[in-house]
Amino acid sequence: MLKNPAPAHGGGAAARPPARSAASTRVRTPAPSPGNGADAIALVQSSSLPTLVQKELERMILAGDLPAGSKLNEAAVADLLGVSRGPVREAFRALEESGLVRLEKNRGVFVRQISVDEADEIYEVRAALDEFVGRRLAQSATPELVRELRAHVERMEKAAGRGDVDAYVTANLEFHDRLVELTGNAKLLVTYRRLVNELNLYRRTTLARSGTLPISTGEHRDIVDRIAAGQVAAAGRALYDHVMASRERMHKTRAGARAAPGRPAARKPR
Amino acid sequence: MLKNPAPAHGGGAAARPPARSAASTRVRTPAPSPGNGADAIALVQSSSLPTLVQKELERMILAGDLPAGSKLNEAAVADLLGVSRGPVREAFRALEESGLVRLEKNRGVFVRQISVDEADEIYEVRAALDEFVGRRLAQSATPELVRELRAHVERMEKAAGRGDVDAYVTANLEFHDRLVELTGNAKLLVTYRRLVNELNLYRRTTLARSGTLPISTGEHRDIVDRIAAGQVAAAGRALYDHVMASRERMHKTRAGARAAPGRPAARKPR
DNA sequence: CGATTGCAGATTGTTGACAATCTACACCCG
DNA sequence: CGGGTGTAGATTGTCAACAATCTGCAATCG
Repeated sequence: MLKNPAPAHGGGAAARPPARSAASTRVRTPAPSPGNGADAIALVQSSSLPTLVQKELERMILAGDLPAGSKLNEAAVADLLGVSRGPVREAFRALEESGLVRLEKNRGVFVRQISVDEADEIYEVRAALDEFVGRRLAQSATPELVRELRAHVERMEKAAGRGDVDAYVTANLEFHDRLVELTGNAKLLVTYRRLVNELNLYRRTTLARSGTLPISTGEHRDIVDRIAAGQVAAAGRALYDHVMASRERMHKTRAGARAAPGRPAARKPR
Repeated sequence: MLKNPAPAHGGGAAARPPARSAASTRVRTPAPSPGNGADAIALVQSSSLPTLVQKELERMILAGDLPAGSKLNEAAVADLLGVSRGPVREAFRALEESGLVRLEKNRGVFVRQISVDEADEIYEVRAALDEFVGRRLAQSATPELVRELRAHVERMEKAAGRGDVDAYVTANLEFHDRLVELTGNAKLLVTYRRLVNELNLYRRTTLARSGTLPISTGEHRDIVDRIAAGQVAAAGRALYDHVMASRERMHKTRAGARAAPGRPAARKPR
């Protein structure tokens, strides 16, 4: 039923030209900077309604506005974003291929729920990629690269020190994302991000807000040290082990939070 | 002006309804097996028009019926498959996300062309994954698994021996795909297949039919030997090196085919 | 009283039509 | 004769309506 900010104030939502300011979560045209002529052209050329809907839904899913397992109603989404159902359906197809939603014929689309087994698999794939990342970076490490990474680690430690869970999680994601980005391999980056997106889906599902926060700044420090020292194999192993250790921490946290709030479960499989 | 390198012969693929056997290239209902009641139900439930169109287009692209760079016309594809444009557009969105086509707003969709640089990147990612595959299989190798792999290698050698390029390429793809499948990690498998699909796209683009065939059965034999012996690190390294060597062979082949028979290249003004 | 069957409402699947944009060709002007 | 411009055709983007399917409730029957 799409139980977020309800678009109950439907009324004239269909008449779109005049009431543009009324609807709240519309697909906002991201053209805040004023005098950018050529830039705006490139943006309009690349942005179609389906693409914008896709981006917006992806943002909502990853932000947790749309909890895993919730149903996405075509008409509701279309109404909410001020478009018709066509572009919404196209966005759904893209999101399914990217692994964020699941389509059931004649039943609807649902935000995907990642099982423990699948999260395990993803962690393994991610570990394999990250090992490569570690080796690659250890080969091409420069002083400024190392300096940037150390700054990242420090930020994480600061956040962990003051118990700021959100800041720590964010910094952690950024640190690892930056590592992959620094390899300069764009394909590796998109592959990695796709996996991490699904992993985030899983994290939100289970340990929605388990108080415990698995800190692993020591491992991060070790990773950067190996990279800085140019120890190729060791850097790769450090990252591999770190990811696999994160997997274990996930298991621990999950086992602890098992008796947590009773979620309405999902639909019954048949 | 972004001139499209599409083949000059009338926009490539889509619009040729008459030559085909009647309108029979429709989305074929894939119900070849007869009296399977429950099976047919599951099939109907999972198959929607967009899904079938997507599968069919994917098949055509990977089979080479739709050469890289060619334009896909919505109406023509819809007509060819006997559906309306809606499902075709949804299939295009999914194919874009899977990396097989490229969407240009108001211009159309094109079968993607992989550049050498991008193929290089993909090879690297694939090598990282395959190293993990090698290690994993070396840990869990059983006699029957080894026997199956040896049969694969033999099939490849047979094909290579009689110069059957197509058979060799197919067997090679199957061998590597089977390796990944045997790890039992479904996520790894889909990640791997996505990369290989794009790689095939590249191969078709450049060495369309370069006579030379890079044979590497020796490496394959070595890989299986390491797995059979349970040499974890060595098996991983063998697969990593094999993929990276394939990358080099690709470069060689490409460089060799460069001065080859007249590619249209850049057309000069008359 | 419980289970089954039929019906009504809602949601998804698909289609055809309309509007916006791009491409190509002919025309006109210097 | 070359370059720029305007228009016609084709193609894509978006939408609203129709058809098929599913879900839930209620009435009926054993």
